[in-house]
Amino acid sequence: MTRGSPFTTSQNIFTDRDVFDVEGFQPAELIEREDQIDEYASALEPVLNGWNPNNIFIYGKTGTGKTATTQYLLEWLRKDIAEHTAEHGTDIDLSIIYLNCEALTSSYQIAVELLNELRDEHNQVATRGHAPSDIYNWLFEELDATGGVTLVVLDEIDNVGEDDTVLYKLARPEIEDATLGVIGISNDFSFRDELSAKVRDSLCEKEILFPAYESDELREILRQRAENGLREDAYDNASIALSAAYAAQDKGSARQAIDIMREAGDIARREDAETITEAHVEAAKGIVERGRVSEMIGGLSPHGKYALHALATADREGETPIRTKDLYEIYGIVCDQHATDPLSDRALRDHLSELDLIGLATINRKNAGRAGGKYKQYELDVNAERVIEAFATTDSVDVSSTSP
DNA sequence: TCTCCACAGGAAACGGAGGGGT
DNA sequence: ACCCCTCCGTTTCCTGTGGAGA
Repeated sequence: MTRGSPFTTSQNIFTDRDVFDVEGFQPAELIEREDQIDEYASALEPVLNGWNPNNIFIYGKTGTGKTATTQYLLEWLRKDIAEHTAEHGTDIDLSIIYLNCEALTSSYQIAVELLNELRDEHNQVATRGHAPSDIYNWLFEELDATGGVTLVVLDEIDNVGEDDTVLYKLARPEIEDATLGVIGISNDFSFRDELSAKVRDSLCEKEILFPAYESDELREILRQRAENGLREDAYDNASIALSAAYAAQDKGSARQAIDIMREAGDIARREDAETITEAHVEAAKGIVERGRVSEMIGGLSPHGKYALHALATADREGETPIRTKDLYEIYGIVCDQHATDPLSDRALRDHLSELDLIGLATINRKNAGRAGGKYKQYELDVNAERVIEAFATTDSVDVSSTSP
């Protein structure tokens, strides 16, 4: 069937596939987020005069445009300040530090990372071993030395957890020769309520909500991408509408919608089709979903994986919803299969809460009354076959016996 | 109305890993 | 060499609790 090169080079679908790269591609114009942009911009405006900016807190689920909007506005801010300086001779010294806190789970880690961002690479600080007060003192020294206006963007800040000391410190910086603005970005709406009152008052001066996209908004976003990245006759309204509908139905995430569209384009390209059809979108949805599941599984600790495996097994046997006690037994068997000692039931409870938190499982609270007591029931939130499939295809779970 | 169960989940502490400064 | 720090997943211990049935 194949002759010559195995690569398909025909370009009957994409004109620019990079347009569908969610991470790397920033569209020239952000659409469907006008209100948020207005609000955001007015909160940042003082910076243009060299004044102290408002501290801003951004909320919204993944794929609602929080990060894209932030990058878009900061880009404009840089540009405007450069123009201002050229026109009026005013010299506003703006530094922007962008920090993704995804892998940073404590105040201490964030402070160290921030400090290292400010320092040059020959003067970095170790991630452990220092007294926290030292770190904060050095951090403020660096900020003072930098001078001007510094904007600190803390993306996925909800990872800090219980101890929000960094936020408290940043909200009341002990600096004299500089001003500091903090922009916090959070996926978690309840994060604000978990903050200590002191931090909440000073840090959440301006709060902007990014709601999930509606189906028609996703359609516009996809249309914009399609116009820039697809051949004119390679797509129609139906395939765009279906991609948007799937994404809206699930999480209302633009990322997901774009992923589905790109994947559908890839399938069509491989099939040498002229246009992206609804069948392509359908198939793409499955692939994107599968990718999401294995991505989530990849982020779990070994025992988190065993817990999920146990729940998927129970689901396949039709035993869900299943209460913790019964799940603990299955979990014991799974651990046995993996030649690992099971953890305590208390530890399993923590792992199961984690599964609920990231959306792989759902918890139902039950109370059977006088003799029955209170308990929880767990259900799998994703397709059990998808999970078991993912366990089989990823090497993230070591199915073979472990070496000593 | 009160009781009583089976578990939920908080608190503390551990231990072995990472790493300081003097 | 010594004593200091944080980190993470864990165990142990224990108190809290919602509502059906007595």
